[in-house]
Amino acid sequence: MVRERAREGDPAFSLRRVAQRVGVEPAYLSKIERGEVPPPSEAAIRRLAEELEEDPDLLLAMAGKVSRDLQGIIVRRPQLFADLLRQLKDAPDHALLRLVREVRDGEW
Amino acid sequence: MVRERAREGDPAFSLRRVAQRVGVEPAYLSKIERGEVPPPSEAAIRRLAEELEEDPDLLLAMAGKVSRDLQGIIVRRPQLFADLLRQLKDAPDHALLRLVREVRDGEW
DNA sequence: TGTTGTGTGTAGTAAATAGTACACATGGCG
DNA sequence: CGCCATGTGTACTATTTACTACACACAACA
Repeated sequence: MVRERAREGDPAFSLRRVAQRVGVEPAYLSKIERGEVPPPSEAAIRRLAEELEEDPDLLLAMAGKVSRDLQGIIVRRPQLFADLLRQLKDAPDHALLRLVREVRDGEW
Repeated sequence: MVRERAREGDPAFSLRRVAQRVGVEPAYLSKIERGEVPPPSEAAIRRLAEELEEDPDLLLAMAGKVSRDLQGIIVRRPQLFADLLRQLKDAPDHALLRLVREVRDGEW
């Protein structure tokens, strides 16, 4: 999927070695990378992300999925978060980034 | 599930009639209401919500699900929205409400 | 009293999900 | 040349999801 092209050439990151460390069949990982099969489970994606030192949320998003814990946050207060997300849907990145910072720093 | 107890007694909202309008088997709807089966598909929940004039996001949340469109919003910019949501996870309702209003009114 | 409507129990199933198992072709290297 | 590791094609499968189909028991009411 994103078996770091940066790490291309490093035999420790060959498809087979990664597949084994992640705990899936090499043939399956091959198909995942080429999008020949539907994306794997959240658990498998997480193990892959850890192995490749990639952001799990990013890999999950590439698979069209949203982390279970984020879903849990929304599910607890669906209307509030639904409103918020739909309102921010088309906000530019820099505005979102600023909002995240402001919320973190409690300036609001 | 929530076949409005308000509408209890109205024969147009009997389990069978609702089930037919929603397009599922009565027996299935019965089990859904009693939580005897895992929650139905997002599509079925939406049809049910419309029929009962309930908020789809709320019914979906009761089923432990998050609307596909909200997932799409997150998937497009996973890191930003993941950060934002995790930061707001434990914020009190009134703070979230205020934030939603401020974003809506462009005061930020 | 029989028929009509109500909710529910049991059994079964088509399709999707999440993979495994094994064989195969290719390229480098000692 | 023989071997080894690479990635990939084909075939199969267990489990879960999302239901349907039908039968049953009960209550009211005409």
